[in-house]
Amino acid sequence: MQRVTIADVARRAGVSTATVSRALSGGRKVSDEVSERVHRVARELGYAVNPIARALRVSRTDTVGMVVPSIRNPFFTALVESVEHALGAEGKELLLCDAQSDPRVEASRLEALVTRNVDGIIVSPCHGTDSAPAVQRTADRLPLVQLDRFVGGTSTDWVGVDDLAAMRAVLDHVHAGGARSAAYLGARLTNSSSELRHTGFHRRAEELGLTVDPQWIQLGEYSVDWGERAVATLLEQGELPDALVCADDLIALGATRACRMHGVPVPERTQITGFDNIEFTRLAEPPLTTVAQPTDRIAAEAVRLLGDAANGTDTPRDAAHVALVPKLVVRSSTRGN
Amino acid sequence: MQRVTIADVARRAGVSTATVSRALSGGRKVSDEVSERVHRVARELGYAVNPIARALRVSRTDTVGMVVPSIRNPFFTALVESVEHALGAEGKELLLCDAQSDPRVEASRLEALVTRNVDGIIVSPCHGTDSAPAVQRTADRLPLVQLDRFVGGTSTDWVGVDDLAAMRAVLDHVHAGGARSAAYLGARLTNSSSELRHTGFHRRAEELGLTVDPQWIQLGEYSVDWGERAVATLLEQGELPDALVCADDLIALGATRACRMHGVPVPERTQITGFDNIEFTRLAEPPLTTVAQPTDRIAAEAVRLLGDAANGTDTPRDAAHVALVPKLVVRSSTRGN
DNA sequence: ATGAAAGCGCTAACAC
DNA sequence: GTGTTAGCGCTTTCAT
Repeated sequence: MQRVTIADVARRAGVSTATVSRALSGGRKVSDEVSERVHRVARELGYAVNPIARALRVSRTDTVGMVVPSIRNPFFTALVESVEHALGAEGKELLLCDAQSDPRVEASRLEALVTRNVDGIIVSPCHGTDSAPAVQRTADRLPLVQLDRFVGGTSTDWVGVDDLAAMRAVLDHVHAGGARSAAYLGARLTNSSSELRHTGFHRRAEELGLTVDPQWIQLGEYSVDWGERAVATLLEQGELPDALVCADDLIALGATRACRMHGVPVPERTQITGFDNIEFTRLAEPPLTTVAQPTDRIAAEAVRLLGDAANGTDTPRDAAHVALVPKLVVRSSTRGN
Repeated sequence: MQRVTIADVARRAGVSTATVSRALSGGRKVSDEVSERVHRVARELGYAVNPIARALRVSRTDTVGMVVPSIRNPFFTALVESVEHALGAEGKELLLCDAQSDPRVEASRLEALVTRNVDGIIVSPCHGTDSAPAVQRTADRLPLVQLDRFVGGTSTDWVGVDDLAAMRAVLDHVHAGGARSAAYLGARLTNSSSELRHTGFHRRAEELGLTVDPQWIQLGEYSVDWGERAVATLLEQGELPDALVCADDLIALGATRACRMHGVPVPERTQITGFDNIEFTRLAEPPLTTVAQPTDRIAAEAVRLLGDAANGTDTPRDAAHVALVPKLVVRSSTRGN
């Protein structure tokens, strides 16, 4: 398949290739008449710019790379979808990579993206410390924004939600629903959101005077299985607290299931909350109260930051930390309000 | 950031750029001694090939484009993940596009991928007829394989599961579980899998002598909401049949929920089956019997076909249709076996 | 086995 | 306002 090049158009329109280039993409330095002729000829010939050649020339690919810990996690899927849409609105493409929750895979994917001359990278690092070197090294070479989570010791843009505020809202809600004691079912503190949610839980629980038995702090991983096991452990230890505050929806889904299997009525005996508002929280029995992350806004901000960094002066401006305010979605797994 | 080019390596190694290129990637026409020196220098300088420049030269990008109807649907997410992994194993990258279930968006994304010189395209067309022109036009210009669904009137490679065999397995199973009548909750017949599953249902139901009231055939869309509404409609019409065979898991999840809300015991009063084996079928109450699609195999086959088409002689070989055998996953929403 | 040189398609100086 | 030309970084003849 022979592709139509700019030279073909130039020949047919009786102008130089430079004029064609200017007429089709460049600044306004072409007479209306010529411009119109060029456009017409281009259309007739079915000309389309060759992005590879353009990229080689201007070193810009109109492509953004994204690396997520696991595309399997519905929250990241939602994030990917939002980013894809935000990018599409700007005529940019998305190069998607799955880190398989492994910092080494993540590092190699980041390297591949740099090599490919993407214009910027959006990454949700899988580990708070192990991911740091690769993220920093990448950020030194390209515009990069971290999404949702961020690694320690780096200074890149970040956009996500205010985890502390979210936990405050969650605890206030279950407290209003009558809870006087609470457990926290979370993930090991290997990344920023895990830490912040954990911190936020303790801080607000103390302020509200909730009872928090150290045994009720269960840190594992973001999975349904872990949620189930955590509840089983709690039950073996004795009475359940009035609320099970979970660090994400997967854990909450698991906890809900465990309660149902052990005959613990939710929310009568204990309230359960999740985090992320993934689609299937609606379908749980009972439907889950959770924290909605504004993925579209997060994605839009990230894309905007990437653009700023690319167009900005080369003077490295301060890193932006954009914390959006999450919204509590109240369903029937809690009694508040 | 100055990138190291092949010229830098050549200079430092005291050879020509051609030799560097040959030593690093080309055929074996370099003496061991020189080759070794080049490799060493390249490593020292941190040289990495510029894929843009190479692509311009060889018109191959080592990038595959993928277009899915909706990345929100967990089944397609699983497919994307599988494709991403299969590609990663070959050092290829994935350019992901979401068609937003709109054939026009789909067409524009396909066009964008062609323009970007991807080496091949993997597409699960959103519509059986409306998607056809764009898919065909794309396939005329690039290696293309359709996944899961295929559009009518085209002759491109396709890989998916044997929908008829799947439906046979499903019906045999609920029949073994005592069902003597069955409903089909599906999607409007706008794409191939919808049609085939529908056909497969009717064909086997007849062979088994199952009662199928025309009112029990409910065609809507692949969503939880539709599953709920379909069951509501069935209930308004009268007694439920012994089995509710659903065209995908989302519908089945909705149906299960509706049954729970209306106090219909599953599987005692009616059995329910899904299709795809998305992760959340495990979490339903009761956990759903469904058909597992071998997404990893599907993806591997697709990537292989793409490679064949790219390397193959230019003689257009016959289109390959690879139908993999799906597996029935029995859980507690049915009584068979 | 190695080097010189052409050129993939495009854009940005630089002339006029 | 428009044309000429150099060159982005690489691979690949064609010589040697």
